[in-house]
Amino acid sequence: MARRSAEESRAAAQRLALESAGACLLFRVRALSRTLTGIYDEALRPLALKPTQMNVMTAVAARGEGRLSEVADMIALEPSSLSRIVDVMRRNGWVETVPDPEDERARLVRLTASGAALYAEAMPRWRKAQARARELLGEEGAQELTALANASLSRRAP
Amino acid sequence: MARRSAEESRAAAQRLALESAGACLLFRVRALSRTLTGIYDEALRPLALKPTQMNVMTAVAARGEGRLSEVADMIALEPSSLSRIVDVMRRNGWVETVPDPEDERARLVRLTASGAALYAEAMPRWRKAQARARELLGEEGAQELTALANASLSRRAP
DNA sequence: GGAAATCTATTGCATATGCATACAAATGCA
DNA sequence: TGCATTTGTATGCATATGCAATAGATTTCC
Repeated sequence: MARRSAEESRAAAQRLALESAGACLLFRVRALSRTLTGIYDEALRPLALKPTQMNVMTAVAARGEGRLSEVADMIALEPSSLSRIVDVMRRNGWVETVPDPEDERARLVRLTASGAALYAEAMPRWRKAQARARELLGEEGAQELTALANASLSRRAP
Repeated sequence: MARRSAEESRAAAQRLALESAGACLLFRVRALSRTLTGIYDEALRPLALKPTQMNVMTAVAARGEGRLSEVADMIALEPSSLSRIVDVMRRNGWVETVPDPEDERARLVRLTASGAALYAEAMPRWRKAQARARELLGEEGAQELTALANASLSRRAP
C-alpha cells in the first residue's frame, strides 16, 4: 500500500471530521460549561471568588463541618482537586481545616467567620447569575440539564 | 449591631447553603462535563490524545487550513486558550502553523500527516466514547443537551 | 499620508482538574 | 498479634482555561 501524502491524509481526516463535527456531546457540554462559567464568574468577580470556590463553599457550608473526602463526594470532585482548591481558600482565609479527632488521617474543613460573611455576600450575586443562566437555557432547559446531571451524579458508587 | 461569632456566621451560611445546594446550574453542568470528559478521556488515553485536543483536531481537520482565530470561533474557545493548546499539539507533531500570506498577523494551522493519521486512529475510539455518553444521557437527553449547547453557541456575536 | 482604532496571536498570572504516587493511619483477616 | 489492604490527603506532572496586557499588522478615518 503506497504511503499517503500529507494532502491525502488531510483530505481523509477532513471527511471524518465533517462527519462528526458538531455531533460530539463532550464538545457541547464543555462549550455550555464554559458559557455558564463565564456568567457566574462575572457575577462573582467583584468578590474575587471563583465559581468553583463558590461551589465548594456551598458544600462546606451545608455540611457544617466535614471531612475533605466527604465534601469531595458531595460535589463529585476528585479529592486531589479539592485538596488544592481548599488550599487556595485557606490561604484566602475563607476556610480552616482541623484534624479529625476520630481519624488522624482526616481533616475537617469548615468556613471561617470571614468565609461565612463572604458567602452571605456572594449569595445575591449567585442568585443573579443563576437567573441569567436560567434565562439562557430556558425554564425547560434548566430542568432538563438538572435531570441530566442528576443521572450523571447518581451513577457514582457501583 | 453586635459582632457575630464564627458559629453564628456559619449557621447563617448553612441556612443559605442548604437553600441553594443542588440547585446551582453551573455546578450541574460542570459535574456533567467532568463525567463526560472522563468517558472520552479514557477512550482516547491509549493514543495520548486529550479530549480537548481531539476537539481542536476535528475543527482543524474540518476547516482544512484556517486561522487560529477561525478555529477558536468554531469551537467557542478563547484565542489565548487555543494558542496554548495548539502549542502542545505542535510539539507533538500533530499540527503545523504557517504564516498567512494574506495577513502577516495571522497564522494558518493544519494537520500534519502524522496528525491526520492519529485522527483517523482516534475516530473509532471517539465513536465508542460517544456511544457511551449517549447511553449515559439517554437518547432524549443527548438531543436535549445538543439543543441546549446550540442555544449557548449561537448566542455568540451580538 | 498618517494617527487612531481594530484585529491576531502570544504571554504573564492564576485557577482548575485528573491520574499516578507517596504516606500515614485505620481496618480486616489469618 | 502482625501483615495486607483500604482509606484520607497531599504532591508531582501535565493540560485546560480565562483575563489582562503586549507586540505587530491592518484598516479606518480624518
